[in-house]
Amino acid sequence: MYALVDAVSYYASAEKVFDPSIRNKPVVVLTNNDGCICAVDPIARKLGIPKFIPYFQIKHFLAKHNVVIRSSNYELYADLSERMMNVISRFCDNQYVYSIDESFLHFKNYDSLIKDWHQYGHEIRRAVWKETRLPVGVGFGTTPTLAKAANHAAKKLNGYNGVAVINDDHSRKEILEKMSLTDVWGIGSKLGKRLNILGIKTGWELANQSPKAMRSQFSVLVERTVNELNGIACLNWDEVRQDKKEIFSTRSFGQRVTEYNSLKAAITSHGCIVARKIRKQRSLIKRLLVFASSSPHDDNYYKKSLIYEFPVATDNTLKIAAAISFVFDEIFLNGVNFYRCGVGAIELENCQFQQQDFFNTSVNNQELMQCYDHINKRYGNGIIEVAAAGQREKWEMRRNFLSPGYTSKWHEIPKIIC
DNA sequence: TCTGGGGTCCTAGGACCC
DNA sequence: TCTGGGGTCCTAGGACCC
Repeated sequence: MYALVDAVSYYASAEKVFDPSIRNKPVVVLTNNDGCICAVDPIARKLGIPKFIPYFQIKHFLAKHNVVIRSSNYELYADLSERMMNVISRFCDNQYVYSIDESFLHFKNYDSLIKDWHQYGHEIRRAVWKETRLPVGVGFGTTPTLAKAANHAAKKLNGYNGVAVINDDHSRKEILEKMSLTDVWGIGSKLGKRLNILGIKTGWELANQSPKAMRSQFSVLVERTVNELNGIACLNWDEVRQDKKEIFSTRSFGQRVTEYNSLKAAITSHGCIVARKIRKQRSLIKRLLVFASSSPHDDNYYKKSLIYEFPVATDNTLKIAAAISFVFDEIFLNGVNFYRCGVGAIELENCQFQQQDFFNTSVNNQELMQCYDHINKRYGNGIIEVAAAGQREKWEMRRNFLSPGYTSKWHEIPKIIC
């Protein structure tokens, strides 16, 4: 049996944890740079506010309905996420944290221990609420995709009240019949439309298609989804856990950047983030993509990307910063109002099977990087950084509606006044 | 006045080679 | 009667997810 546990509109709920005064109000959270709406709590959802609409387009509507607006406070969400995941981990010895607010649980040989999955789901919900004040939904299913479907039912369908279980054909049919295609994990808007044309409208109808036919008409991914909907697990645990094949760090600027040094510092700081993620996964970078662009909404859209190939794959921040410096002049162009930039590791190697270079005599500075990571882990990411990444400057993202760092800044810790 | 997220993986199509 | 390959690498863009 699998379970998927995730929070109800996580970012919005996280904003309510330390601010009970907004708990009964509609709340939305914006993406970086206050660009789009990325979380809509259930009260705001009733007003018909959609996700991923540009903020400026719906600003007046939000004001009219007294909707509480927050900028993304990632420090807070990451911290609350860790607490939430810790509570959930007590309920299963095999947990896979899939995203900031979702974790899969895989129960092997629990049948004799757990008689009532519904009740167990409610125990998880109660524990998370009691200890973190975050509302979660719990879905159980015999495959990860069915657990996702049950989770959808738990949170969105009437009568489930936060917990749903798919453990036989009856419960499977009951839930899948009520799910539209795009509610199924792995089916997005495009595939949904193409399947609709074939007369397939619900999750249940998709489950009844021939997996082979789906593979030939669409892809191996759709075949896998059909199998998963029929209780045949294809996303086995080791697959879900696989290493990432590419790792990116990109961001749009709070204000346009035109200066050579500012853009270089911004790109370098993305390089540092990628390097850190790479070391965490224990991979090495063979090829690095470096890019910067103006906004696609601009008249003269400018975009330039370059690939740097390392002679010997590396995870060393200093080498990555040097590589960025090496290609940067090709990317920068005077007169461009840069809007976005980023760095991506697009070809990785496993650090256990590294291809060595017979003529390579340079030192890899592994101890230096370990020390660097330890200091950043202990005192906060970015507390030490390569000089080329500069100081956080005016291109820092716009966050006009930021809540306090309740759990991450000493002077913003909540005070209880009696 | 101006404003439009971020991350990962996959695939189609082109260029090039033998 | 008519017909002309196949592999690899690269890139841009598509698709999906949260």
